[in-house]
Amino acid sequence: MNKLVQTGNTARRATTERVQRINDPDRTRADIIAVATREFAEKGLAGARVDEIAALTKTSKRMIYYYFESKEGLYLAVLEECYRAMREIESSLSLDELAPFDALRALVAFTVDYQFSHPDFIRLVMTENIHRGQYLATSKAIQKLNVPAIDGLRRVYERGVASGEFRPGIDLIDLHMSISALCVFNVANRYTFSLIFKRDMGQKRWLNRRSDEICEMVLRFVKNDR
Amino acid sequence: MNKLVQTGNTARRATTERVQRINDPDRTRADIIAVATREFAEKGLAGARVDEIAALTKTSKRMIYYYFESKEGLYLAVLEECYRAMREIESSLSLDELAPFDALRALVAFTVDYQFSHPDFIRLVMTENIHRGQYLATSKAIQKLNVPAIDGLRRVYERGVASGEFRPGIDLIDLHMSISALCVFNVANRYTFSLIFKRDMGQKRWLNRRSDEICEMVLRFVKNDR
DNA sequence: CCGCAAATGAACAAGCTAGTACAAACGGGC
DNA sequence: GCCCGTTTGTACTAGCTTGTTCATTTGCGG
Repeated sequence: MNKLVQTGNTARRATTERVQRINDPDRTRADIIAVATREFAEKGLAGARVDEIAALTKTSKRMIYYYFESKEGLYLAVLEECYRAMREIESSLSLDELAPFDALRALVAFTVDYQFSHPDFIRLVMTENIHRGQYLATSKAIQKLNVPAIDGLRRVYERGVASGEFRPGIDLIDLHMSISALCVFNVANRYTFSLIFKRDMGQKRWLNRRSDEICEMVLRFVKNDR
Repeated sequence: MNKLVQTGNTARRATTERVQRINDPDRTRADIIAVATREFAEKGLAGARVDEIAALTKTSKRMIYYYFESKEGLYLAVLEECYRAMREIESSLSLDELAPFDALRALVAFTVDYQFSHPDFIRLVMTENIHRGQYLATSKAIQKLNVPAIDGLRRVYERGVASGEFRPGIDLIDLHMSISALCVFNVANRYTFSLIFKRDMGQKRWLNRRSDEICEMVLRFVKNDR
């Protein structure tokens, strides 16, 4: 007997109904952040409701304030986690074995795909920009994991220039911005653009064609046309 | 005597202090919408406060509900007006006298500039996308002024293809989307991107360089490289 | 000069929302 | 075994927010 049935952080003894608790602060925090991410991404900072987040959590509103102090505190934690996850994925891409054009194409195609399948992240960034970056500006965690973000791109570009395939003189941050801009738009402006131009930008088939187009644009931009 | 001093919709007789009213519903509506545009652009739909909008208006909260029925009604009116103004400006651009490359460059440079100096419009569109376009979808006014939006671009592109300067086969909506994406990003992601990559994207000098880069990217994309 | 649309202003109602107080107990590392 | 950090749960508060009500007045086209 004494079967332990996991229901999130708590487990019940089937026989006695007495609640057995498992202390796991990391998991509790992660659970809250996961739920809050969805809510903030869905409704923005002002539109999200702490009660709603609490209800969807395995724990209670008490714990939200226990760990994050305020709605804004929770929002910032969500934002930091979102950037951290982005960078982690980005840095896991290995492009060094591919020829410059193939590597750049892979990088762009990956970015398109990744952002499309993680709309929450982009929606959070949109929300933060509506707030003029005021919360991100207070974050210490963000300042650290910033510039290495374009290391992958840098290596590819430098190899391309060295081989003569890419034209030199392109500013890397500019290039990164152009790629980001083209990729982010698919998610960020999906609804208004779909409505006005009657394209379903949520379809995977559409995205694949769009991905090719974006790759083409980036590759033509860097291509050395002596 | 009897000097009329305009203070918005009302005018006072300096001598008697008696208030003389001027009935001008168009102007009242326009005033409310102008204030509401700033507020919604600044704080989003959920973050904006009707009381705040009313206070900044020349009229009262009563009139907001008199004309727009609800906060959402006002928001939709703001959104419609914002799109209408965008299209109006876009269609005022005359590119037909320029050679294809120059015309396209002018179109792109204009778009960069216009969006940069009208951030409210882009911020509203961001907000509407956070709401998954649900308000724009209910609008009848929007459905009408949509596709002609790319007529200017179409004419330029077709001339370029005819003269052999542009490569054929490019989808116009795709091209429009790419231009939009590159331009919108400057405004939409200005704060987070500036923070992470330590560039002040609010500076005019930066924008000019960025504008050149975007033009370059678009021109290289359409250029016929037989 | 009549009647309707436009406007005024302040106070109120009802519901919502972030955050707290209270009261109690458990888990696990040391 | 002790203690601190973790957890549970509810009820509450104080302030905010949308939208309404009431009581009135004015402008203006026909």
